[in-house]
Amino acid sequence: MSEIKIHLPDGSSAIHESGMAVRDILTSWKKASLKSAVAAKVNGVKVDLSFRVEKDADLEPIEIGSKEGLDILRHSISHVMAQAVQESFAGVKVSIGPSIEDGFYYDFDYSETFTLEDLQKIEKKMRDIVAADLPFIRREVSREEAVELFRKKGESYKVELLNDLPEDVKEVSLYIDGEYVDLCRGPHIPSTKMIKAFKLMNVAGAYWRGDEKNKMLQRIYGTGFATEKELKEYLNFLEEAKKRDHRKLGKELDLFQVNDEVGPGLVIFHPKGALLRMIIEDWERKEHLKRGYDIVQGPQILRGDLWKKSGHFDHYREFMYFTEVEGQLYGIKPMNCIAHMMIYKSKIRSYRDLPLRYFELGTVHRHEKTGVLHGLLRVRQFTQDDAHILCTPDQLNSEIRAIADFVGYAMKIFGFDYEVELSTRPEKSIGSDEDWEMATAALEASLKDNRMAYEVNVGDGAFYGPKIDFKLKDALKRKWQCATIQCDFTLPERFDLSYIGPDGEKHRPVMLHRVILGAIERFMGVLIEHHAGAFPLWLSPVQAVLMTVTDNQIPYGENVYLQLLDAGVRVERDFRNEKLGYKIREAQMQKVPFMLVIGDKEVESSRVSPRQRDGKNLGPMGPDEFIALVREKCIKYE
RNA sequence: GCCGAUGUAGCUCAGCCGGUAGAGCAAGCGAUUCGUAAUCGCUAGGUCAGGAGUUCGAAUCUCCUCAUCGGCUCCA
Repeated sequence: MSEIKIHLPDGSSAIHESGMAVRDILTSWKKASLKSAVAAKVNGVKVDLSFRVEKDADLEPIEIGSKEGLDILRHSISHVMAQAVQESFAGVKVSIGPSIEDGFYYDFDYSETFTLEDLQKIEKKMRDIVAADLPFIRREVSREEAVELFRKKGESYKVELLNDLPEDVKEVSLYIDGEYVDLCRGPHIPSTKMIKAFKLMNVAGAYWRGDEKNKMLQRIYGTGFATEKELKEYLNFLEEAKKRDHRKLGKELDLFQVNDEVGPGLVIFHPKGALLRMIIEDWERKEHLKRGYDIVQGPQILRGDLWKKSGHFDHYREFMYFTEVEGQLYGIKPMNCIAHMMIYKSKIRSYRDLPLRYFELGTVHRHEKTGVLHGLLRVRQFTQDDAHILCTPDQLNSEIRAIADFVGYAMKIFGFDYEVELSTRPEKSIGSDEDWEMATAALEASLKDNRMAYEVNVGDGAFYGPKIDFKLKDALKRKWQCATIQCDFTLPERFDLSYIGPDGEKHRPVMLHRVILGAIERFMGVLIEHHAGAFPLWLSPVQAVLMTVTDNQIPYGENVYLQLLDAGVRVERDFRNEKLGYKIREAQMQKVPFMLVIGDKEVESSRVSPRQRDGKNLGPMGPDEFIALVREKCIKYE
């Protein structure tokens, strides 16, 4: 028997017999390491603890507390769930069951629908399996053998998966725990006993292989953690997130409504919501003018022919609303670009005019499928902070960089973290290969120049060009695309845009589509959740509520009210005949940043006593002093 | 669009196996004038999402439509 040399993560090495199991090597290294290890990496490849090491190797345990460890744990729990489902319900076919960001799921094909009571039953069964301490045993078999096995079991989805494997795959691995066999790459935890904390969350429909042409399966979502404590923390997080839901807060803070009678996906902004929106839009206009944009405004409906010319009629029609006026077809705009093109075309342009940056808070309509609508985050009418930049190919890079800077600045002001993605050519698209390559390269180059970390999203571009997407997260950690930069060589071509170059010849400009906050509605939704409705002072629709202790202070209160209004403070009065505590509670629940208390003392000294939303009392001060305080904070975007 | 769940007063919700609706908060009125998260009392409020059916009788059972929620697919 030959000897092998194992390098361990602490820098030490050990000599063992070839063929020794990872479990035993780890035990002889550090006994304790086996308690928390769910699997291991041998030369960087994830393996089970039962894996036998044949040659010299680097060995590293995968801890249950690590991200990779948690993934493996959850994946194993999904197997246990599938096992429990099969043992509890006859005729269930399994398909796939991976771990995901916050847990795991498994998709089943079953004639009956799973109910919430069924989930409890499944959970109970799972606990039995966990208690039985069943080892996960890996078996490698030939592809044919696996096909035969699953065919016999009637597991047609597994057979389909096997048949679709690349031809050079000759062997596949199975994992067996108790009676249950699953096709799986692994690795898995050594035994079901290692599962300490899990919970099944909900059932939902999901298409087989994510394709809407395929059969819809039933997906059971669950989550699992290394410890009960972490599971509890996660469940608490979900509770907290629910409280932050912008749809709930939108109602509580009286910001907006989405009403059946009006139509799905159509938002009505109430006074406070409209005010918040106005504050954001004012900020936008100011920042765009600062950066050399021109503010423009296009019409809401444009002739059908124009949409045919732009390619929207062929590629975007299913999302568009149309109307007929005097026998002419008109399309309600789903995007703002067309009018901006017409502005460019309104006269001859010189290279000296470029870049031209047209900005519009443009309201668009898109016929989104009913099932995707979601509060403010996915609607059918929305307003984009949209701009189209027409420039020479040489200017492309610096323009993209300037936009990326702008996005970074905006995210800092509003306090968001974000992720960046580069999306490439989709199947359904227009334009030449060269243009797509050039556009994609330009976007990528500017990301690299700016040293921005990004992921590539293959085939996720717009139909007219590739794009850079900036994604924000909502309270439930769902990612929402807000800012985006899209490079477009096609529309300038279709609309025959040109400029006269230094050589006196006509040239074709390049167009960038871009938004900074994206859709104002969506951005507001994410903003509400981000702040849990407690907006910073500069964004708060109501910055202060004046409240009298008794009716005696009303005349003075009216005076202060006018003074604050005149100074531009967004202030409300609560002069009702209620106790102070009641008024404070109400303002507190409305998350108003300042409550200005007026009692006899304040009247006598011509002052107000501000109480902050966090409960801190600032002590009496003159109204002008309070005005100065508000102004100072707003300038600093606090 | 697809799968599943849900839809009762302005809001949050109760209403078991069918016998024509109830609570708290909010609202209106009255009392109280009370200094940092809820003063007390009274009053009013609903074609039980909409439509059709079963039944002597439907919020409750069946079907259809609409909307919402959780996902899938798609997207700002």
